[in-house]
Amino acid sequence: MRIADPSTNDDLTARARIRDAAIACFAAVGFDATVRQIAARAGVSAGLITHHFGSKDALRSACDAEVLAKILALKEDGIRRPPGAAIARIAELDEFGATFGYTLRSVREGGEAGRVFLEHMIDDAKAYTAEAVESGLVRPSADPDARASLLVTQSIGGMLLQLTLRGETDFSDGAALIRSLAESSSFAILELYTQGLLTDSSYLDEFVRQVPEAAPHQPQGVHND
Amino acid sequence: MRIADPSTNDDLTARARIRDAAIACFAAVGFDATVRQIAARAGVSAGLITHHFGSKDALRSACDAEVLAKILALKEDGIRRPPGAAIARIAELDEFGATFGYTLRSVREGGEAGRVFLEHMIDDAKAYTAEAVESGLVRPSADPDARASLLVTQSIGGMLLQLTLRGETDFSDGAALIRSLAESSSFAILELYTQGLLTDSSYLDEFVRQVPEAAPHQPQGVHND
DNA sequence: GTCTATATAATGATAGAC
DNA sequence: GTCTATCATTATATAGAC
Repeated sequence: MRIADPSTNDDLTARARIRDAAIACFAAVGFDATVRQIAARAGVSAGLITHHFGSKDALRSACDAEVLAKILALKEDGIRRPPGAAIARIAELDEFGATFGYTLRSVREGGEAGRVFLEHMIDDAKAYTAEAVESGLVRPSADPDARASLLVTQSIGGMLLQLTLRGETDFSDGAALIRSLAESSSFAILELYTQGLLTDSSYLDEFVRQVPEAAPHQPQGVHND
Repeated sequence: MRIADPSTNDDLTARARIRDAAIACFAAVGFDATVRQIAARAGVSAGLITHHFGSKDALRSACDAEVLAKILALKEDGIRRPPGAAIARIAELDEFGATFGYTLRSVREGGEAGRVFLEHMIDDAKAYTAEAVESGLVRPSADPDARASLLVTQSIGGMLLQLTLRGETDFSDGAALIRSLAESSSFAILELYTQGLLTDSSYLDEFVRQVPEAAPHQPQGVHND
């Protein structure tokens, strides 16, 4: 049995076809997609999957590795955009197909793979927001790391729950999902991020007074109106 | 087979014990908890569960109904607090035990039950934010309904993903989950909601100019600095 | 490498005794 | 009402033919 090596590009092999079919299946119907479903989609027999991967779990791991490799490749292409753009970029590229949907499922499932994907997104967000603060687009934070973590988890988590609200169950076309969500939620998001929610800083001030250890430095960046 | 009637309070019956054990099990290990696991927790045999509920799906529905009934009871007790307090209230009450964890799981799973729970939370948020705008605590929005939906999905979704980040898999003690999350994220949330994220409204202005139909009214409530 | 056929394990549901 | 024992189904994993 070969080891999963996501850097090889000799695709079109049956092994790669099975792996890609699995990613598509998992994104479309969830991780309880059966080996037979995946086999049907790949145009092979169920037995061949076990032959190549050993077990369904190992197949899943190979999918995780492949998806993570695509994410890392995207990171390294050096393009820089405002916060959130990493996600948008993944979805924009229709060639990514089910990759983004697969990450959504992983993150929603809540296991180890999802945690890894989230941490990569948060790392990206830290870099993006730091740049955006530098360039004056984004307000400084007293705890930039915590804010980046919050922005990513709220954005992705909110995305998932908006999909639930509209009864969306098929995540295989990530680009379509993003476009649909962007159409209906962009205004509220921009409004919230532009004007904030609370009218004054009394809640924040009181919180800092009551739980001073939760505010990493004195929150100098905070001055509202 | 009796119909699930969450209004009856003749608990302590085996049926009610099974149902409560199921809610706890589902919250603790997820909805793929087996009938035998639930039976063990309830201190009965697996066969008795089928005898009382007919099927695992029907048991699940009874749990949904029970949890929803508790949420509705909470709504009707008339207490009014700032946005987000409904959730905090559920978790504060330790007697609610696994109820909040069960709703978290339902919402994360993404099915019909989760959608219903979310919609109730959003309805609450609409009322709360409207009052808070009235009293001057919260800024007005050009699309209050969309904002309420966004706030709830981002808050709950963000909560779920923060739990994933810290490897939390047991949702049976909802109060503990909330307390833990509140300790580590409150500052960033308050900061974001107080000061916003973007320094000026150019993104929002441009968005409204480019996609005017996405902004329900002219966004008068938006004036930042 | 690939397939078909089969073994095995887990789970939900059933039947009948008490 | 409750239990034990059993059935039926489904899914993964194996074995061996081609």
